[in-house]
Amino acid sequence: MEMQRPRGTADLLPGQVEDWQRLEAIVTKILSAANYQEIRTPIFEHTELFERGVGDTTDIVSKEMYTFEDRGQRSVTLRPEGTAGVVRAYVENKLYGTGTVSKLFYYGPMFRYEKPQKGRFRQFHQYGAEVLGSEKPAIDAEVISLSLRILVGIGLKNLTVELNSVGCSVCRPVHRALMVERLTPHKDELCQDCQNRLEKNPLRLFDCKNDRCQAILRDADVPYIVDVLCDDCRTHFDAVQRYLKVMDVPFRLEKGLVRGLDYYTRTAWEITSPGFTTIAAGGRYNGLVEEIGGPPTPGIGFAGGIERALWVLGEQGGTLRSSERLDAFVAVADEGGEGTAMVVLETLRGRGIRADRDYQGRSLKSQFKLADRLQARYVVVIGESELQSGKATVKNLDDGEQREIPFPQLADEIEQGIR
RNA sequence: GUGAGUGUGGCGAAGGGGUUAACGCACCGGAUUGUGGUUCCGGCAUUCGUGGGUUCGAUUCCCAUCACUCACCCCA
Repeated sequence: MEMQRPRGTADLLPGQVEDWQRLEAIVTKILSAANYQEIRTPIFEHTELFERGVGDTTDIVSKEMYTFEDRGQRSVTLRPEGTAGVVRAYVENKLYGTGTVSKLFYYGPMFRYEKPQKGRFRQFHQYGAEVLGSEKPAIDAEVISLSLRILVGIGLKNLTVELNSVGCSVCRPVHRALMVERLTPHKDELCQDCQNRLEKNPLRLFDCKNDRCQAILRDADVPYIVDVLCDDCRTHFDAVQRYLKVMDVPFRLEKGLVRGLDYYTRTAWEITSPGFTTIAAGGRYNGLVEEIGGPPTPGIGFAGGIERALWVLGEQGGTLRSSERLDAFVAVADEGGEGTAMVVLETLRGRGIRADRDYQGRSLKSQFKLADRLQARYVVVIGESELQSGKATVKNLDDGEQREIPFPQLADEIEQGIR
């Protein structure tokens, strides 16, 4: 039987890889300009890190983790997201000891045991940024701005930043209790999913697409959390919005927005484009560092899906690829030209000129066809007669002009021609 | 995890229980002597995801399995 790749994984073929490289270059450039530095953490971590960090009631931890026992009977897990690992590294390496704000970014594969569909894989890739050590609303605004700037930089259109605040350890429990109190009497009327949500994460009720559930929510007069924030959260959130406006970062208040991970506090946002799922998302996580064993340290970050960004880009007709032409194609006219052709190739390549030849024994005519397909600028023909005259036959495929150039000047001429 | 659909050459796609599995694109070769496009000619699936079953006979029917797609859950 033919070998197949594991479900939900993908091969990145030549051509696609170029998009990825360019995307990563854009991310690096934008984040570097804001003084963020790259960090690389392991692709797998102790299972406990995610159970504690991401939260064991979340779907990610409860049913989507790639967890294994290694040969030392330790339970390890392929990381399902990037934040937990970065925060762990921050704590373990005592980066908080620098006394400054840590601004970090990363790329890499993430793993979630899910049923694959469009824009959803078991191994997928994210870029992301994390800022540890500041709870200033201004940093929220900076991070949100950057998360959008990257997508714009990649070339995506019709982007929307959906913004919300999900409160903190002070106001969220109060709101949660209120929801449970008002909705429990109507529990039986809710859809099965919402009944579960009521127990696990009542905030999610706002996400339900079921009209009946939404009606019940209205009738029960259940407030959105953003409308009942404690004073500190209110003040913080107002400031974030104020800065965003000043910075001219467009956003839309989305009171029903909830993020899936337990660690989010206060600011939460998602970036979407009509007709697609979320492309990037982020939020503040003020309790996470402490949860993982570090000193109380506020944090905020976001992650973007590389496959998703590239998918949307492709659907919108964009690409990061530029047509890569071949500078010179060396055509071998006969056996006698073989050796010299190799010498010429070495010379051209040594100068950084992109050059190639045929290795399948094609006829000269076919070699020209191949050169045409590779969009070569020049074809250098080498055979017995060229060796006799000491001049290579060089044809410019763009204008069809053909000349004889002495071998010693060949590389110079081509170098000039491709500029 | 739940529900539904799909699976034919590199790609797109027709077909249908029975001697040689359409077609298009791509690809390869040729159209007299060492040259690209177009056109023309020729070539290119012992085989219809995989395994099993029904049958005289299956790629066409059934079952299983794998993969993909869509919706839900959830999410980047």
